Amino acid sequence: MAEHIHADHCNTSTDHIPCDEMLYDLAELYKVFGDSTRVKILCILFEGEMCVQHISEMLSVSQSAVSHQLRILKGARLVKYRRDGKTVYYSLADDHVREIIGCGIEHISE
Amino acid sequence: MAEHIHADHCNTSTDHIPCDEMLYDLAELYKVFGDSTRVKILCILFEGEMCVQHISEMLSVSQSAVSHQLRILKGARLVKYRRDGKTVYYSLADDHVREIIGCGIEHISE
DNA sequence: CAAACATATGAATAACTGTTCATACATTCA
DNA sequence: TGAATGTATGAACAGTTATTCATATGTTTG
Repeated sequence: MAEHIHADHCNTSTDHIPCDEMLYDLAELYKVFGDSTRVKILCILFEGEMCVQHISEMLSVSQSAVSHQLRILKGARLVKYRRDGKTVYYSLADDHVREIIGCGIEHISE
Repeated sequence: MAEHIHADHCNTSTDHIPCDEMLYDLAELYKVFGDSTRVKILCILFEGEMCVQHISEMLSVSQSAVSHQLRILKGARLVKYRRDGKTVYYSLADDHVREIIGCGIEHISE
């Protein structure tokens, strides 16, 4: 999976068919949401920032696995982090995550 | 990938953390968007209904591959179809697809 | 500095996914 | 009915992915 998703190209309007490269990037973005562990991490971060260890405990997923997934979420610019001593706190990068997840929930909730 | 995504459970509000089963379904939904061939098919259907052969030609992807992907899109209730003689026309199931793709484009277009 | 703790990361592995190929199914038309 | 056309599908294969394990990096404290 691509580590970084850039978008300095093509039209951004949804009124036209997006170009190939944008659609590729789009698929890469959705791939990130296409794993339940990552979606769970994102939803946990809805509540606010959280350190790796806590996320790991809340999900009953190993610290290593969480760390690997956080790296992917970082790569997609969906989360940001700050270090405080030994601890690293992660939080949502912006409100897009909520919107995207909200869109999806609307669909499956019909 | 799950063939059918149901959502007759849990809260549908985005104000609360969705339950595990819903997050699993959500990830399954985003997995569908997480492939550029499928995203391209969906974007082609933005313009209106289209038969398998035409989709195949527009994407330079084999008829078989398109058909396989359409099956997945059908399973996720993202597309619908109607048969007219030998030809099967596919179209978007509803406007959620546009919204979801629009959300994603917003994110990568920053 | 050494020990303890929190996190990150590379390698290995098992499971999953998308395409291809061959072929089946469905429909029309001669 | 048989040939032609459009679509669907099962099996196989190559490529990808998420987790685990071992270990490295970074930080604090004694």
